[in-house]
Amino acid sequence: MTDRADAGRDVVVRRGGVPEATVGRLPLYHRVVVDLADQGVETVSSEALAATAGVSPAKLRKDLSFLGSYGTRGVGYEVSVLIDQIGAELGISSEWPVVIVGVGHLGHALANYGGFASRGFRLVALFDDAPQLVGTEVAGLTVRPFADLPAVARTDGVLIGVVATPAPAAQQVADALVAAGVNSILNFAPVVLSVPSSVDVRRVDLASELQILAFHQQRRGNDLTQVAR
Amino acid sequence: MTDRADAGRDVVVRRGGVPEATVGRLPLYHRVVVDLADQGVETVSSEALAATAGVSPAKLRKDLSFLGSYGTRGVGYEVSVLIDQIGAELGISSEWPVVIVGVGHLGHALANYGGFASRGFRLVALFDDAPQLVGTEVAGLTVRPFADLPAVARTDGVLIGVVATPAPAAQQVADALVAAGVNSILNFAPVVLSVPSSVDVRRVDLASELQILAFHQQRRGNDLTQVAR
DNA sequence: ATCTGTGAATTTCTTCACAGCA
DNA sequence: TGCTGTGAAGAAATTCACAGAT
Repeated sequence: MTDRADAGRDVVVRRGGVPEATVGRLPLYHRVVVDLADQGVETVSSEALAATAGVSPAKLRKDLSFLGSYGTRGVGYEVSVLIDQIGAELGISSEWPVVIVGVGHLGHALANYGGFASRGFRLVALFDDAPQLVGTEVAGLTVRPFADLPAVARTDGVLIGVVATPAPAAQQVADALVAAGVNSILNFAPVVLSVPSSVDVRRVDLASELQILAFHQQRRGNDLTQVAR
Repeated sequence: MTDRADAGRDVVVRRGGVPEATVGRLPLYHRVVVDLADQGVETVSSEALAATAGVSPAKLRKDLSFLGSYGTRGVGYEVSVLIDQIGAELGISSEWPVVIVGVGHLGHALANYGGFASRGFRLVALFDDAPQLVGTEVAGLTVRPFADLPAVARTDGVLIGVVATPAPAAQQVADALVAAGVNSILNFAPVVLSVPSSVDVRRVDLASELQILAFHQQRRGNDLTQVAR
C-alpha cells in the first residue's frame, strides 16, 4: 500500500471526474432542490436536504463537494446555487433532442411525461409503424413511421433515443438508432441490447425492480423464521 | 488492519447473505438464462453467459458463486439448473400478489406487461379513482376505486404495490399502501416518498435515467474539446 | 456555535489470477 | 485440457470524525 513510489505526480486531480455513483444521484438532488425552491425555501442544510432526498448527510456533502464548494460553513447551501450548479453538471442548460420509438401505452406515458423541457430535453419525434398510430397526434407530436428516423436524427442532431417497443422489435430498433447517429439509448424493452461499445445503454426493467423488491421481501420473511442466533 | 484480535470468530459465514450489487443483477441473469433455454441451449460457459448479459465473466462467476456451486468445472453451467437456482433465490416459486395504483398510460403499460406470472407475480388489482376508469376492464381486471385497497390487501395478503399515479397523489397513495400492510413499493412517480423505515421503496424515474445519459453524453463532448491535456 | 468540506478509515464491489475439479 | 470457484488484490463507494470557515 505504501509500496510503489508515490513519486508525487499521481495526485489525481479529478478533472471533472464525478464518480459514477454520485452522477446517479445528481438528478435526484436536482429534483429535490427544485421542489424546495418551489416551496420558497432559500437555504438548506446538508442534513435537511439529505433527509428530503433520502440519503445520509455525509454522502450528500461528499457528492456536492465533487461539484465544487458551493455551501457556506455554519449556514448551509443556497438552494438557487445548488439548482444552477447541479443543473450545469447535468447539462440542463443544453436542450438535448430526444426521440421515442414505440408509441404503445408506455410510449404514450413517456411522451406525456411533463418534465422534459424543464430538465434539458426536447422531445422531437415519436416513431411507430402501426398503421392505426402513424399520423395520429400524441403529446403535440405527429407519430411518424420508423423509416423517417434517419432524416429526423440528422436534421435535429438527435443523440439520445428511448426504446419503448415490445421486446422482439427492440434490437432492430436499437440498430437503426445507432446507424442514425444516436449513441445514448434508454431501453425499456426487456432484452439486453447488443450495441457498439461507443453507445451508452441504460435498461429500465419493471420486472427486475419487482424481483429485487420480492427478494428483500422474501429475505425479511426468512429472517423472521431464522432469528434465533 | 492486522490489529484488533482476529480472535477467530468473525469468519462471516455469509448466511444467505447475497451482496446487494449481486441481487440487483440476478433478475438480469434469470432473464438471460430463460431466453437461452427458449433457444434450446442446455449448457453455457460463464464467458458466453456474461457476454449475453453484458457483464464480465469474473463478475458473473462471483455472483453465481454466492448462490452455491452449480457449475461444472471444465464444462460450464447447465441452463436449467441456473433457472431453478436463480429463480429460487428470487422467490419466483412463490406467487407474490401485486397491486397497481394509477391506471393512466403508465399503469396500463404495467398492467399489460406480459411477464408477471412467469416471474413469480400475480397482479391482483388495479386502482384508480377517475370515474371514467372505475369499472372498466384493463388487462383482464376491473379497475376499482382506491378505497377498496384495504379490503383487497387483506384478502390477498398483498405486500408489494406499484405507484403509477401523478406526482401529487403519490405520497398519500403510499401512506394508504403502508396502512394496508404493503411494505415493498415500486414508485414511478417523480417524488421521494416518505415511508417508515420498515418499508422498502424503489424509485424508477424516467427523467433521472435520461439525465444520467445526458451527463455522459456531455462528458464525451467535452472530452473531444479538451483532449489536449 | 454551527455546519461545510474533506482526509482517513471502513465497507462494499470488482477484477485478478490460479488452484482444483471434471 | 478447460472452465469453475474463490482467495487475494485492487478500486470504488460510503461513513467517520474533525479541522476550518462563517
